[in-house]
Amino acid sequence: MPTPEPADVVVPCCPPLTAGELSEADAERMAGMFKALSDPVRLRLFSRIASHPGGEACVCDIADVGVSQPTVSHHLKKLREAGLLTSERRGTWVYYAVAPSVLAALSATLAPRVAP
Amino acid sequence: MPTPEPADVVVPCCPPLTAGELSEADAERMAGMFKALSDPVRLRLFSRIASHPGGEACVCDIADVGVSQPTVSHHLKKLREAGLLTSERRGTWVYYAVAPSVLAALSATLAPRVAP
DNA sequence: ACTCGATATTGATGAGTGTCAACATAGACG
DNA sequence: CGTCTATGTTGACACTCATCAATATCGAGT
Repeated sequence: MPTPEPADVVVPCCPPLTAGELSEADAERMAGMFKALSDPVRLRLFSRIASHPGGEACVCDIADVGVSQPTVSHHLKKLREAGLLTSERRGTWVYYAVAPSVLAALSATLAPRVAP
Repeated sequence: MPTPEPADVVVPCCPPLTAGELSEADAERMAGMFKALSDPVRLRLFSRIASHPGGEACVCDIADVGVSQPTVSHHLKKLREAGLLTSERRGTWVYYAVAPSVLAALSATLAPRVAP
């Protein structure tokens, strides 16, 4: 039976870009993640969450990025759908957190070759 | 006087996403790079170049990705304009190469926090 | 139950983007 | 010089996306 590892597993998303030809499926998956990070507002929201203690923050703490409230909600949804954030409602407020291991996976994907 | 380091310097592009609030300018710059990587065709072109010996490849060697030749040219231009690739004409053929240190910079930007 | 504050959803709109066919440019080679 | 091959550019079109106003939902208090 497969071991149900809960949270700290690097997603088998994508091989390093320098490792060889990317399959069409991998390219599609990676492009989705990069697309989620390809907007300045989303990057600022993400960095605010990632730099908060515990890698989590209430929407009310990060929402002042210069766009309207629906737009903030829209961007957070995109980041969540891309697998970069998770959200949890606690009473009145909703907390977004950086999805575990996603940063490591993306970072590894972009890691340069060690030996040419 | 500033030391003119030629090739192996990490571009002062952007701080790690987990380091703190991203400035608007940094967010804009990073978003541009991620946007360049947010297309499956561009990712496949980039990975083909990055995985070639020397991190460089002739267009003729990577052009068969399922889209027309003008589209390939268009995507390579985008990658070049984003600072991810460099191009050089050698006789009949044009060679694209991974821009030095860009991969390291982006990878470092996505690096997870070491100590929460 | 009613209200209020926080967040999400809907619908509309303008800007941006991926794609291709047609054409242009640039070396190489006869 | 003319032709052939490799690559870039232009213009057009369909499609996606970021944004906002308006509205909905959801908890908490009163």
